[in-house]
Amino acid sequence: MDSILNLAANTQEHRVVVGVAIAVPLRRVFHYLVPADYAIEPQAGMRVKVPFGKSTKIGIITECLSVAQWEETSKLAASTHAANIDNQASSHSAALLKQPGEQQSLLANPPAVAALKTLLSIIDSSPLLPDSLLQLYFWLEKYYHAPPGEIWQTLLPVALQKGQPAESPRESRWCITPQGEAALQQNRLAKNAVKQRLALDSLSQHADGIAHEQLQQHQLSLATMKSLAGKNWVIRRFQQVSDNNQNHHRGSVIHSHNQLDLNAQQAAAVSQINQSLNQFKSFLLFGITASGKTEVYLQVIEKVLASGKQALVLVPEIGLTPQTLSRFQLRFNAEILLLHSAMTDQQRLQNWLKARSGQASIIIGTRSAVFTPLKHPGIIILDEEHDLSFRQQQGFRYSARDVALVRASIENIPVVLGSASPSLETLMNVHKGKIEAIHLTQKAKATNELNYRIIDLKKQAIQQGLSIELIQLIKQHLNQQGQILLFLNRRGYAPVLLCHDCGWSGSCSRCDIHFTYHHQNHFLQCHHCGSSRKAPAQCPDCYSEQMVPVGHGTERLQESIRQLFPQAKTARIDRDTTRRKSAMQEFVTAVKSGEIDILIGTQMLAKGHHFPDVTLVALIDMDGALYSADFRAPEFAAQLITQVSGRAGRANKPGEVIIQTHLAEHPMLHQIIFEGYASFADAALAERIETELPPFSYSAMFQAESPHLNATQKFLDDVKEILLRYQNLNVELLGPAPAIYTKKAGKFRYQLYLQTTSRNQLHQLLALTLNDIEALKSASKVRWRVELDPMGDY
DNA sequence: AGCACGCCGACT
DNA sequence: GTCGGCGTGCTC
Repeated sequence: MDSILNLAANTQEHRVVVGVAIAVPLRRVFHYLVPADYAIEPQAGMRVKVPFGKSTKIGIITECLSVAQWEETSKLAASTHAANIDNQASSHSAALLKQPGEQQSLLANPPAVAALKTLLSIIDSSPLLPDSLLQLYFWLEKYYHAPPGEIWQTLLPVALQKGQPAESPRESRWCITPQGEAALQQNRLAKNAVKQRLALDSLSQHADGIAHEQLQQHQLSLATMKSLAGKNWVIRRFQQVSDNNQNHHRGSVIHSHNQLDLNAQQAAAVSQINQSLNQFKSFLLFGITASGKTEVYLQVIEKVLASGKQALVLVPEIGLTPQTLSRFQLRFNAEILLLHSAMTDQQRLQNWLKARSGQASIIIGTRSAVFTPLKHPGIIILDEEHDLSFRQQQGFRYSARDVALVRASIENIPVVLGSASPSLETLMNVHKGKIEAIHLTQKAKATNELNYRIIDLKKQAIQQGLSIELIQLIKQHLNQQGQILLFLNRRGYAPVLLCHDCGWSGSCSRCDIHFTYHHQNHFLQCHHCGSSRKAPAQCPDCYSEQMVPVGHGTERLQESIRQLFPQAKTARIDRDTTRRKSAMQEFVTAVKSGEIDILIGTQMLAKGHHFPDVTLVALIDMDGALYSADFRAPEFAAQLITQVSGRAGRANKPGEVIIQTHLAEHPMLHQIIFEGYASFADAALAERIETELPPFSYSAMFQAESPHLNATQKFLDDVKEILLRYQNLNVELLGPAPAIYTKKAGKFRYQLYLQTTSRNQLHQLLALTLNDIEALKSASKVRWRVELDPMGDY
């Protein structure tokens, strides 16, 4: 009590102005006064309810100031707006944090104290997030130049954004009362009360009652329960889900089962990582397929758990999480939980809380799980680090890999990136000494060598998209009872449906790209915006009935294979066939049990799944990847080849990898096949140095879209004009230019690319200009964003 | 992003 | 006469 009185009396020192991040796309926080003598001392990281415009919103406190401090900053901001910004943001994601800090946000127009509104309430009695995550938030704000509200929207579970209390919910169960039991025995129910009788019956069979969430599964409705409760025949009992078992494993022995023997390289990797368990250090576990990376993770994690700490494991896709989960569960008896986007808001909140309280020992999740708070952080593991799904492509765009590196440095824990085909960014950091590479070059399990063969389509007769040579090989492997994987990164039947007589071809009016023809239900679909329509039987222009599908997608490939090998059992795995939740798992089981002879699929298939009986893998069409204008195309192609090759020959059967292309002489193909990914990557890095392309230069991209073409151009022209005011900064501007896909879902898309060799100057330029850019009149007429370290395909 | 204010077309 | 279209402007 005393302390509260003291603070209230000493208002000058008392921090009564809070900066609040609110979910609006504005690059600033809003400031509010704390009511006098408010019971809760405001702290950064607490949620607050505030009046905002004519409504009220929930926001998060990012800074707390005294009135004096506030007046000082507003004076400062007014006089030195847009001047004197010190060295912003750190040099590279792997670099150590610079003073992450509580620096106050720069304001263009700070209101006077008298003009500040007063907050309505402080929701949390303590900060939602540990200090390390607050620091991470400040880093994100500076590095990505994103609006604070948007960052919080990705940092916090939706349930918390909506204001739900940050505590485990009370579990409730419906139980029958003695009166209810008696009523049931004495048959005191009305004749027509069928449902009530049913309910009492079920409840009397469940001594512990039925959980509220499970009423439906027991065919019981809430209305029935309520009317029974009115008669006192049933009661809803609440109990707090126990938090007492927090850290139940701490100090106790972690049981681990099924440990595998390590080969010398794996053992060395484990001990190398184990040596840095109590400090920040980044590792690249560069291991060829089947070299046993996962076993290394498991043994390192075991050590982490044994010291009472938690492990955060990030994987690229939800499809891979059940698989990873079961492998972990077989090994540890500690609490392991999942965190991914397919879960309900309540499930996510529960798991988030369990991670924060330390109750869960291992957290496995997709990219957004990189923000999960941990009570006792021990290690971050990010598997398949090259995978593009670690980049968030909606809303606030970040790279979970880069964030993981920064987070590990803040938490002062090790981070392990794993891959058989690491990104050039990561390899550059290895060369710079920021990341320590650990190589696993031996296979952990005995497997036969792979035979690679490039089939040059130029010199081949092609039958339904397949070369005669490949058809022969498929026949051969089928005869030898080998399974076959065919990759084609194009779903649907054919990429174009064309009128043979007049040349009409269907294209999406909203996106300006061809409709893909889907044969099964005879419809045309735009693979950009998803819109679809019935495929015309007659040409809409000339009424000819000669509508021909041109090109091959997975659907057509499956049809061809069925015609060529009618006796073989085929399965197709792509977005169209795996829409159902359990579909993917069913396919995987079918393939593993040997029910499937030939598996046809898109890139979905390249990730993670182990099919031990596969002996032949073929990439049906590498042309697209090799001809692409994107300078990163060879890197992606090399990663794809490496990943796909990993699917073949993992058991005791010889494996073959076939690549079909018209560009058979492409040097990258030969390098990757005959010298391996590492050698390819060295050459590619040398080339990027020479051409000053990323990762040897740093980039940002302004992207704008609008239904009006000239609005997007006007905005980006204005942006360029503002950027050009700082020509002392060494940042090159390219554009504005149309995006690769100029039109999507009825909106025109343009972009302005910034490139520089000085990351610092790039950050300075953005920090100096974004306020003005945001205030542009033309900005309000388009949707726009700025993306750091963009990766092509916009 | 919301949300209100504002100034012009077809409806009871 | 007004319901409502979405352009414009603002949010501590």
